[in-house]
Amino acid sequence: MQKLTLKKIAQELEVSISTVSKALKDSPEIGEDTKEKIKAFAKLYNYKPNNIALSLKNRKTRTLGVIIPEIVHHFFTTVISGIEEVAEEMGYTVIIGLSNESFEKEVTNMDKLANGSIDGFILSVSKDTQLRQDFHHLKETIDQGMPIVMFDRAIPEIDCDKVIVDDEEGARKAVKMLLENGASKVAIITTEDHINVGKLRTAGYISALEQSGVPINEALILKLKDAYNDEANLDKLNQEIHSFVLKNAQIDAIFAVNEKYALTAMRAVQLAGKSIPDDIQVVGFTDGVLSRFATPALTTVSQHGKELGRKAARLLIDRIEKDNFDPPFTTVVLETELIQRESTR
Amino acid sequence: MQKLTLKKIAQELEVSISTVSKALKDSPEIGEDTKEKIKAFAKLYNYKPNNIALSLKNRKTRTLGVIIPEIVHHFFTTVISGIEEVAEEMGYTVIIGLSNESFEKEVTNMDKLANGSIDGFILSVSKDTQLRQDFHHLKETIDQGMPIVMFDRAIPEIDCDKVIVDDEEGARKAVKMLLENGASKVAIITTEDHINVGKLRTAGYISALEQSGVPINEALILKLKDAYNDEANLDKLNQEIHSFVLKNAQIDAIFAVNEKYALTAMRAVQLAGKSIPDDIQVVGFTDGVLSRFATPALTTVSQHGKELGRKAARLLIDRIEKDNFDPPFTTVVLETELIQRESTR
DNA sequence: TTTGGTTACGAAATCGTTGTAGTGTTAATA
DNA sequence: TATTAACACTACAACGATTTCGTAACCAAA
Repeated sequence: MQKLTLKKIAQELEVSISTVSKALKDSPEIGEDTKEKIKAFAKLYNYKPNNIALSLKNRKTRTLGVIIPEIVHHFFTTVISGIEEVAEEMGYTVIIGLSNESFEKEVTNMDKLANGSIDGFILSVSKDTQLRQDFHHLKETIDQGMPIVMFDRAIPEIDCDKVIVDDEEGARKAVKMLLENGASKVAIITTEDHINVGKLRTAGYISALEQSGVPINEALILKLKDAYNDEANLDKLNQEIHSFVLKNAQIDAIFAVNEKYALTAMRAVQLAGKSIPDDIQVVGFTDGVLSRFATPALTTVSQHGKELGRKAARLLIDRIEKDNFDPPFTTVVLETELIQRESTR
Repeated sequence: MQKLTLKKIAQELEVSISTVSKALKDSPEIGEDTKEKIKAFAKLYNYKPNNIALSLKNRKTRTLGVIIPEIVHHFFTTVISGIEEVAEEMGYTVIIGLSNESFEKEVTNMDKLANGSIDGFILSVSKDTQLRQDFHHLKETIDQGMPIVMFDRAIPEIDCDKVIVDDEEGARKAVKMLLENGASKVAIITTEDHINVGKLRTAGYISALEQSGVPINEALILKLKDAYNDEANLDKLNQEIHSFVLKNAQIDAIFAVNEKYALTAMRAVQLAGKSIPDDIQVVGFTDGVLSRFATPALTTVSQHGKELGRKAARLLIDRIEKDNFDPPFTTVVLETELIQRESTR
């Protein structure tokens, strides 16, 4: 049985297409008995209007395009689940595009979706894009009247709605707690500075130390190359972190800018025969499964990913439905939350 | 600047719409200089054909609908990444629908996408659907000429392409290895039987024991209620597993049907003062981040999620492009791989 | 001059839907 | 009896693209 269309119903019942359309919309123009007949037929054969035709007619797709760097990633999936929740609520569909942290893929993916498939974007730019500082694709889509909401990894130069995490403050809170718990040699394991969130978290670490009058010791700052995040280079990552921990025996606390770094550090510490949290306290960033199931369970800075996704989706849908794509744009800053578990005192 | 259409180009250059269309497709019907002019204009103003219009015309969307029970889930995202890879390669887009393990949401999500938005489904049914044994929505979409590829949680009663994991064999391999390593009291932590994969893994456990001549001891089989998988009931899950471990002091190996159960069991074992793998070996199922970052790193049965996604996408795209929605259907069974890490001897 | 064949383009149908603007019939009003 | 209004429906254009068919203009061969 092929898909039912208005045309087929019209032929079957020997009325015009318009009559069928109006009858199904319960228009007063159509006589009661005709309406009944058409509705019954439609129901019986389970007629559902064709979305594509509607999208073309209305020039609205009720679809949101979400572009993320990676999908096998706890934080991003949490955000998606928030987006999906609101989208579902408001009758929208979600298309996912993956950039795989590549600028090219980000551009082609956006280009593809921008041609009528969606009503707006929710996106977190790839590392590659941050590195190249090439944002022409973002500017162009906005210029073409397509609204964008950026999240987490936002670009200051681009004028659009944004939902970001207060990374700096989150890091500051974490490091201050470490200090208050009696630590004085707090190390940080972070990324290179071109990764925006890494930079911000590093800034939070430094400002926490400064505000507490603790001198900054460059030796306690480990900036890991981005390439080490590949599955293939896991060994290298391990090595770097292990030797960092061994070299700096005075460390009494570690702040890591993600779960992976934190867990690897915990391992290194334990292998070095020190106990967590008694000898060394550890805090991570991002509240994922790793933190919860680590031994000891990792104290971490939660980013409220789901709430972030919800906010982003609401902002975007609001713009779409109000047909308002002009400034002013909002930037929502979500506060982080320090989740105390067993890796701190 | 609004989106450019063929019509606008035609008006601007004072030719007909057909001429523009043909010129851009480099049709020999159009004169060289006219073609040049039109192409230059289109390029300058970055014309891209409207996907929705094309979809309507061709009655093909080049879009795949993926319905999964959950997105914050390592296995499913791995599968998606595989699907996405092939989709990208073949010029397809991916729409994600989440069922949240609910039958209702599965049905409404599928209904929504089935109305012209996609060319076919790749899906893993919700637990709720498995429990209710109500598959009318699957039958109906197939009847309407929409191809479906099921993965992982497949329904035997539904005739369509399937890509599944050899859960039983995977479990058998894991348990046999435990036995070969000298274990004799192997416990299993599994789900209730209405969860298909749980059931299969339990069957594998039992068959491994039988084939090795080890008597089955019902006391060593822990079936956990599905409700315990909720974040909210994490305590209850912990409790159940901990008391199971304590109650059965004779256990010398544990096979858990997922990472969460495995990690929780590891914790319970360690808290009980026993060492892994010396006193008790532990094996999990699903090769996620948890296994890799656990201490000790968890030996696990990998399902090759990415490959599964790739296979599923290829099967679906093949059907779509060959316009062949009829039997025979294929069932691809993916072999699992035992990844030896530190939690076994 | 007539016929035929290129060349270079345009008109119109189509995909499935919606909404506006008719249209034919009947009944009520002036 | 002529006008008008209400009713119940249909025709048509539009959304943006493709594609088949048609045709005007030109040149060459008969």
